[in-house]
Amino acid sequence: MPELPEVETIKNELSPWVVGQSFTQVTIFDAELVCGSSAEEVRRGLIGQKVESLGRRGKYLIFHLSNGRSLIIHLRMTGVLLLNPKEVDHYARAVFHLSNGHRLVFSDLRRLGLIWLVDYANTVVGKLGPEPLDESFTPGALGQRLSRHHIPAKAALLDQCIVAGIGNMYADEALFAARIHPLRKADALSPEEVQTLYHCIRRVLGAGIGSKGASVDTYVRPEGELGTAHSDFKVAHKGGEPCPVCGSTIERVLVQNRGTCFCPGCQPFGSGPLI
DNA sequence: CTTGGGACCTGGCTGC
DNA sequence: TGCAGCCAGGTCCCAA
Repeated sequence: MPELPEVETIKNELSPWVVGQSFTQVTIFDAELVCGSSAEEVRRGLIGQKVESLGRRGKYLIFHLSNGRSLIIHLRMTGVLLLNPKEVDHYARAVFHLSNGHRLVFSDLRRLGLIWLVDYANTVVGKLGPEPLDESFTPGALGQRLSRHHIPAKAALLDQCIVAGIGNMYADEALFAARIHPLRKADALSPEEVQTLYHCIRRVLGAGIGSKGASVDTYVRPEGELGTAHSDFKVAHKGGEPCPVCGSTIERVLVQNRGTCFCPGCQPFGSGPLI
């Protein structure tokens, strides 16, 4: 599941191949892939355009084009971007041919991924909350946003308007690292807990990027290699296993209909932060 | 307005 | 062995 560290890795590894190149041919197999315009409009709008730079906002990958417009890709659950794959299988939703002869294939087993071609990137990503790894993101900013929501802390971390880029895996890892029970209300966290959570969010996401993302499901990097971030996970996807810190059995509950793993020993509902 | 729950999508897994 | 039914989760949409 591509979250911030996975999309950041894709951006970093794709950039050397894509930046400075133009689209020479675009094939969209699945019209449902395109959001806000027709597949033909996207195809015509891309051909001949040069990629000035690659960016990321939350879980969105942004191709900044030479005419000022933006191609935006969201991989959702199972989308992958593959560089020169050996074969274009039936999960391929679109193929982008580049002026250096390479081709980029958008493949998506569950067909939930989306692309946009827009004049202004903000029409798609404008509603997102702050980037958790930006210098401008502070504990105070996080606290102010959390204090406005009477919802479980886990649900708050998944809300892209509160903080951008955190998904199910890294939300569980950040809450575990901060020793905060996922059902604690966001507006009930103490300033100390918010401060701890802030640092844990940044540490967990930073480590994820350092390990090139987590290949727990279909995620692979553009050249086909796996990420290894999942080998550092303490609780995510580990319901029923012993906690690596205290040995308690990791519990799995549903929060906002999302599978949520936490350690009842390290994250008791009534606990405060220990750091 | 805020919050919570369901829909969307499809391969893999479980259980009968 | 076969197959129905459930599960995974990012985001949008609707109802309370």
